[in-house]
Amino acid sequence: MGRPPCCDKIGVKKGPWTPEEDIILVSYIQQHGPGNWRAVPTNTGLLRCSKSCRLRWTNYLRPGIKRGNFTEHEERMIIHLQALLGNRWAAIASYLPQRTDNDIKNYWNTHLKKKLKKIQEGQSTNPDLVCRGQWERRLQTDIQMAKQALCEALSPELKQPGQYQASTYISSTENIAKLLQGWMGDSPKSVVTDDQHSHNNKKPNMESTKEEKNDMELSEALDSLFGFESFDSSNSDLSQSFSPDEASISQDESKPQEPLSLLEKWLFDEGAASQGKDCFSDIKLDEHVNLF
DNA sequence: AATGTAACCAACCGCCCGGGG
DNA sequence: TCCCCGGGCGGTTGGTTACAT
Repeated sequence: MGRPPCCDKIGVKKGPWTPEEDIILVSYIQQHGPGNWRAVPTNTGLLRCSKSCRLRWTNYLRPGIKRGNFTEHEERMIIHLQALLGNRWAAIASYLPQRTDNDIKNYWNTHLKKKLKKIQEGQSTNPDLVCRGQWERRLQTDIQMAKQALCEALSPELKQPGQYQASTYISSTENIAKLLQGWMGDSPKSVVTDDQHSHNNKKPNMESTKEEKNDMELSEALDSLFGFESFDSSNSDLSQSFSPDEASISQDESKPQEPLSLLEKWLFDEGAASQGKDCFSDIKLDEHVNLF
């Protein structure tokens, strides 16, 4: 009623994002912060649907995103969380703040699902055990979800939705530097087409040394271009010292996450209590026990 | 070298939910 | 109270690359 539509679908561009579009989007969000996606195409002149802008930001441009190989620790967390939460990728991603739900989903579908399938085939000789384990986990999840819902209902907002803190995303020019690779170069060879950009976006691990080499220069270039505060790429690497609390700090403000309360506490406590050490270093799940 | 297939991943699609008019 | 829209989410697709034959 009275509201303009998100996008009229006419003249809306689709397909891979170009570096130019990325820069426009990033610079806009740098000024206004994420949110109000409907206004983004209008205010920036981007021929993109608001959804597309949001996705591009959350899945690729958002700072603090780690791309490339998943560590064994991350794999275990995903497997554990998937067993507990099911395919609620956004919820799972909230426990892996450096990874996007899309990334986790892709990784699950392309890697972990196959692994688990193999494991389950190996266990098909004892279906009762598998069934029982799944049923128990489901029950546990349901109980915990109820607890969490109650907790959320009883506690006021832990976060300030309207508060935008530039430092939360300004702290990372790394991702943006990558997208700029080649685009800002002065040699003809470095001028990228859309296709090349698409290629650059993919396989970030390939030619990593070259990329790493360029990242610093590009980060500096971005600093001067957008006035980003100085960024130490090591800041984005939280995986070495990840803790649930950090997750809530570094989590994108545009992506509401479940409070890291009961469920998370339980997740970590459960492991710690049963193992007496890092719960994810030796996950106790019936069908996953021989996974690694 | 050419062709076929598998793997990967960015982006799109469609549904759902909550909020505003 | 109903309707519409924006935003969020999960599922799926399509393009590209890597690898095998």
